[in-house]
Amino acid sequence: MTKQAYPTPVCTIDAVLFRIHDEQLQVALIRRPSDARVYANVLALPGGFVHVDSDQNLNDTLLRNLKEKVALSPAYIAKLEFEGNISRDPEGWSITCPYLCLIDESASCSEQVCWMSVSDFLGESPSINLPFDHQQLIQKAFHRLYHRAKYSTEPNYFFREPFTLSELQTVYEIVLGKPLHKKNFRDRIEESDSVEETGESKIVKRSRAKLYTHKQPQKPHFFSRVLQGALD
Amino acid sequence: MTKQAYPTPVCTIDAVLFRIHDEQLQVALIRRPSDARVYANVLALPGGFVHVDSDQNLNDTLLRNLKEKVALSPAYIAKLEFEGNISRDPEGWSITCPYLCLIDESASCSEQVCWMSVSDFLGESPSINLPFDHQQLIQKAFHRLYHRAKYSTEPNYFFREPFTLSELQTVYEIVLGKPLHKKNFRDRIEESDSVEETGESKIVKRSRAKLYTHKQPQKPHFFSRVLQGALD
DNA sequence: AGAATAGTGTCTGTAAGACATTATACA
DNA sequence: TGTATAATGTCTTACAGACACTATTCT
Repeated sequence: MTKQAYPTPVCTIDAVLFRIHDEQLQVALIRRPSDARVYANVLALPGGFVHVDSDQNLNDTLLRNLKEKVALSPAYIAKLEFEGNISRDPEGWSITCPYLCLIDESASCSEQVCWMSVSDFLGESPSINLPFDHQQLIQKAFHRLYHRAKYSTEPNYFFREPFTLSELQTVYEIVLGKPLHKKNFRDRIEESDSVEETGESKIVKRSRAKLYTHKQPQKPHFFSRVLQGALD
Repeated sequence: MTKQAYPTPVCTIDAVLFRIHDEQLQVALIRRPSDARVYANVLALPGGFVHVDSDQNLNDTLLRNLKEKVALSPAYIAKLEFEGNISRDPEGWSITCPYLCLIDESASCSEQVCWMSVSDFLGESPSINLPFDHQQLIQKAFHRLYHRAKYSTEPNYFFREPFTLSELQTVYEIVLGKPLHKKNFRDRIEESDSVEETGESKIVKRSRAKLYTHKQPQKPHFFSRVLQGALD
C-alpha cells in the first residue's frame, strides 16, 4: 500500500481561453506539434504537462503553458471540473485539470492562436472536430460562463482596462445570447458593488460615457437572485 | 514534446463523505495503513490511487476505494475542485481529484470508519490535525454544501429511503446552522419539484407525516433565488 | 383534555422586470 | 435641429419571509 505500488495516469492541464471579439464569444485553439504522438498538427485547446521542477502548483503550470503557447497572461482564471478516464486519450488513462480563462479583447497574443466562435462547438456536429474531449471541455466552460453571467459578475473580467457600462452590457448580452434592459442591468451592476468609477470618461458614438474598473480583482460578486428577464 | 518527456505528478482521489447523525454534520475518516510511507496510522480522508487496469474513469476509482475502505456506496457524489501542488504531500508533487459524497444516516459502514463532527474542522485549530490538505478539503466540501443548501436541493440526497418533510427540514437546518420557517421551507421544496409523495406515511412523534422520495436521482434542483431568511 | 407535531392560509416587503424620460454629443 | 447614445425615474409583479391558524395523534 505504498505510493509507488500503482502506475499513475498521465495528468495535464487544459486552458479554455475565451475572449469577446467581433460581437462573438471566441475560444483559443493552437495547432499541436508535428512530433506529438497522437493528433499531430491538429487544432486543440492549449494545455500541457506539469513541470515538477519549475511549477509550484497547477496555477503555475497553467500560466507557464499559456505564456509558452499563446504568449499572454489571462485577466481571469477559474478551475473547471476535472475529468479522468481511460478513453479520452488514445494513449490510455489520463486526467485533465481544466481551467476557464478570460482575456480582454485588445490583448495581443501569439499569431499561432486560432480564435474560433464558441457557438461552432455547442451543437452536435461542430465545424471542426477537436481531439480528446476538448469539445466537451469547451461546452462545460461555456455552460459555466453562461450561468455565471446570470447570477454573478464573472463576465466583468473580460475587461482589464477601464470600460463603460454599455460595453459591459454588450459582453453580457453576447454571453447570454439576448438583449438586456439597460436600466435593470445597470441597477444590478451597481448593487453588486463590483465596479467603481475611474473619474475618467470617454466619448463613444454620440455620447460621453463614464469609465469603470474592477473593485476586486479575480473575485466576482454573486447575486442572491438569478437574472431571469431579458428581452425576447 | 512527446508525452513521456516529463514525469507526471502522483494523482489520487479523495472522498469527503458526509452524513447527518446525532443532529450533527459528520465526516468520515479512516486510519491510514501502518505501512504507508507518510502519515502511517494517522486519521485521514478515505482516498486512493487510480487502478488503470480495473477503473474505467475516476468515478470508478472513487466507488472502488469507498467500497474497499468504508464498505458503502454513497447516495450522492459530486466533484470538488482539483488541487495540485508541490507541498500538499511531503513526498512531493501530487494532485487530488476530491469528491463530495453524501450518505444516509442509517447506512451501515465499516467499523473502521471514524465519524467526526465537521464543525471540528471549520476553525483555525481543529481538535485533531489531518494530514495533507485534508482539512482544507473538508472546509471546501462544507462550503459547497452550505451554499448549495441555500440555492439548491442538494442536501435532499442525505436520504436514500423515503423521508418526511420535517426530517428534510432538519437536515437543512443542521447544514445551515439555523432554524427555518416551516411553511416557507415546504413551499420552496414544492416549487423545486424535486420530491414526490410515495403515498405512504408514517407516525412520527405525535402526528402522521407523508413520506416522499426523490423525483430525480443525483440531480438537484437549482432555485432562482438564494435562501436568505432564516430564523435568528 | 392537553400537548406536540404535521400541514396550510395569508399578509408584507423587496428587488427584478418593464418601460418612459431626460441629458449629451455630433453631424 | 435631428438622431443616437448615455444615464436615470418609476410603476408593476413575483416570490421569499413572517407568522397565524387548523388538523391529527398520543398520553
